[in-house]
Amino acid sequence: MFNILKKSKYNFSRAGEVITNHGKFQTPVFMPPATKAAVKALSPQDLQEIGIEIILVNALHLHLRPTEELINSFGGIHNYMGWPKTILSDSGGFQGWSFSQKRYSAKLGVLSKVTDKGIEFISPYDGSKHFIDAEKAIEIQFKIGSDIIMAFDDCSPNLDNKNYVKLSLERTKKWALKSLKRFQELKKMAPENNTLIFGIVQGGSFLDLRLEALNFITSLPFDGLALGGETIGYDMPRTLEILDALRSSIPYDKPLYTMGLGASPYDIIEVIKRGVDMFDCVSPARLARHGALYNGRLVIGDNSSGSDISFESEYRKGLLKISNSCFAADKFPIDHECNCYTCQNFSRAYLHHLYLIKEPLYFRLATWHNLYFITQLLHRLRENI
RNA sequence: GUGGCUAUGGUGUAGUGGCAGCACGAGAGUCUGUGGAACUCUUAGCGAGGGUUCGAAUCCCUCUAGCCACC
Repeated sequence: MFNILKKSKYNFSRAGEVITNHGKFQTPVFMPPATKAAVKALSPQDLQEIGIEIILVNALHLHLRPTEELINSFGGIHNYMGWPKTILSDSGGFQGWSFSQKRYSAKLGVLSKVTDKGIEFISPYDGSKHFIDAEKAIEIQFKIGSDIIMAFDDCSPNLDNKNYVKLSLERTKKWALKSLKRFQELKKMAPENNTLIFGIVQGGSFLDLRLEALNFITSLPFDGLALGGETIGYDMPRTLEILDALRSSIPYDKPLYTMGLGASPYDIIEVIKRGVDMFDCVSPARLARHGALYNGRLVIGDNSSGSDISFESEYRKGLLKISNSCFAADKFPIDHECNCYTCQNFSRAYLHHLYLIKEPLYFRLATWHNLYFITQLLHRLRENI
């Protein structure tokens, strides 16, 4: 299921492939979120032309609407949404945190509440109440026919409150055991099924808690390992410290996934150097929709250190803001070196115009570019491992 | 030609003698296991000239421009 094909002499990066129920994908890989069974603005055909090999859906969102039963009645999520390649599903643990930041109404309060037993959710669609525990989260993911299932976890916020993070970690550990148990029961009933399950390491920004979490999760027979929590990706310096601190204890033979990381080429390069194989992030697509388009290039040094791969751009954070008035008559493509459909056919001026009039075509062309840009970046990085 | 009405940021407007506000627009920014959302910051105005007054977008006069009616 996970084959390492090539490894760097200079750092922890490696190129590999993961084999799933729906073919294989090359690592390191960026997985665009299709949370509600759609990558916003793009069709499955678009995604395949871009070179996407794996996407991510969300168990909680799909449970609320259209429900796992409905998806199951279509023969599973692949048939339902017309995507033939690999699908990884998130368990809904993240929404235990993210929904707690959103209020439904003054009377019903916030959309989620975490307890030791599981997570209580209020549907943002109709205010109805739902409860999800580890068993339920795994059942939903199995029912929709996910290729890679994520354990149910309690996503820790990026806070200094160590007591809380410790408590939260205990939940994640307990839920990891329950997730795995339910997964094994369900898999026993479908012997030819090659569905994989990944465990999630929490521990917030605390290195000792992270190490404890890692040791616990790696003691269990998960197929892959994920680092989760608000800190990962959001606080990049701390994310890198965590990866460095865990490095010697991370098993080499399992894919490593940093959840929610991938907003910037700079971030991606740094975590790949530290051995990360998989990541997902809403940012490339959301930034595109909000007018921020990737521009820049990899700079690959030719000395022997191997660590001098970097990214450079004339724009801050490698993001060109297409709304900026300086692009109103700009005849160039978003990025001169990009071979994507958008850059091959459309000018910055036209995209600027489409953005200002909120034309749906803008969302497609912009999202296409950003996902292609990240995917190409990974191709280049893989070649240079 | 005569009479009347009107004139406030780019646009639309509030302000009847006492700190010129609001909305949209424009300019820029935030966004990380989805928020096509939301928010933050910035910008920019009393048609022109004169008078009254401690003080004028506001009252008076002239001019200019627009609209309406009449000849």
